[in-house]
Amino acid sequence: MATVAPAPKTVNEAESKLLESALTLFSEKGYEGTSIREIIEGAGVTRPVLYYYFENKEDLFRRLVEIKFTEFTNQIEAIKSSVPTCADRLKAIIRKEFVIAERSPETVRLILQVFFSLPQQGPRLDKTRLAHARFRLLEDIMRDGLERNELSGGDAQSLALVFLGIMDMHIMAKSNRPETRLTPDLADGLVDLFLAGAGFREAPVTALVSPYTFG
Amino acid sequence: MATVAPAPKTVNEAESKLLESALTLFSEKGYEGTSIREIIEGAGVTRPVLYYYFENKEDLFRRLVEIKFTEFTNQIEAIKSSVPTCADRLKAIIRKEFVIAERSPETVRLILQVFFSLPQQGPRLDKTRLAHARFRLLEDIMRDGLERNELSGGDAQSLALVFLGIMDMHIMAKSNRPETRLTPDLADGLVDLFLAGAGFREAPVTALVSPYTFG
DNA sequence: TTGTCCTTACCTACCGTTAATTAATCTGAC
DNA sequence: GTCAGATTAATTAACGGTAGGTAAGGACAA
Repeated sequence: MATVAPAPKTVNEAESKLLESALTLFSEKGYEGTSIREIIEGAGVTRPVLYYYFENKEDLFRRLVEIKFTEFTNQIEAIKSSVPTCADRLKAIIRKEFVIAERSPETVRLILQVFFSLPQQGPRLDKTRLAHARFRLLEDIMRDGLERNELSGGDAQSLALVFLGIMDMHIMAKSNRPETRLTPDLADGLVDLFLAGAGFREAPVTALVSPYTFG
Repeated sequence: MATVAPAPKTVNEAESKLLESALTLFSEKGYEGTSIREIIEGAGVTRPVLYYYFENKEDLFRRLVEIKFTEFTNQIEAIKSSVPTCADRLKAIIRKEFVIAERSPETVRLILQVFFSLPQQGPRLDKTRLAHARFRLLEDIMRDGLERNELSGGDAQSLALVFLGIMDMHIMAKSNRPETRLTPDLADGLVDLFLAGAGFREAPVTALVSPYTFG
């Protein structure tokens, strides 16, 4: 046997397999609905291995959420500094989130699960901190838009909450009905609608077409 | 032959105590996070009593959701026939939902939990059917509004989804931060914003004030 | 006597977690 | 270079606890 270069020996292969398996399961069945036995089975390791790399189930969940959440927000935050106007920023953000939701729905489901979980559901982790981070970003953009007279109609927090509602509702819809397509066109249309409103006008700015058909 | 649900028998005290206790617990800790031991303790009955009135934990959850969901939608559906114009219908609906969310947050949390749960989370129940019923109502109203030239900007489904997003995001916000006040003014403001958009105009139609302060 | 409502006592399966131990790898004194 | 010793990584086998669920039967009204 020719000795090839020493196997990459990806540091902590077991650890990343565990994280991967945990992501799949937690994002489909939730925290309580997933057992440690399923996780280790999916990762192809034995149980004590999990306890070697993680303190316990909660620690595994928390670290997973932390990793995915950071990945997620880093991509979104990069947008603010590279795009100047409010409308374009909103479009860039919602397009980006749609791309992520299409490419790795598990990640998005995991994050939304944390945002929208019941008060006492899941492990103790600072949900507010995470939701806050995302909210603040939108709030800043809205405040900017208001100051530069690109927006009106409410304070920055209200506008941020409305926009998040529109965006998240669509991402949720995809999570429940994977055939839903979150296209860039849809993203732009939603921002246009957010800006122009749905009240009647002769020449509507936008003509959204629903991403899916119910029933 | 469809299995006909038995006529609403006289609900026994033990049965209603169980439903009440289950509502409290399920709406705070979720389905998997709640044990039947906690439920019976909260209801002040013994375990076999639960199994006397309900097939099992799943059955209890399903019947509870069915009851609360029907209560909920009945109140909302009444609005459509009693209010003529689109804008007023939307305002009436969101006001009503806000009132319900203020008065019985547990009910709302339970329902939203079903709508926004993970694909394999919780007991097998037809989430789509429930979500669908609510969605259809909004869709009908939007279609009506489009036909009567009270709305534009997209198809009925898109508008319904956007509106639901705005509304539900606020209800969720209250669920996570009970100090949030879902007032009639906020409700009206959200509809105005939905109709007029957040794009700048000299005299904004609405001037929303956020129902809470983050941090 | 029959059907309703509730009790005591118990079952099995699975949960998260751990002890005890071994295989593999690295370290440094000689 | 060799080899004791520490370190790291994984194993087997079980722990106590709790989960959902049940068998068998008693009290009591119709």
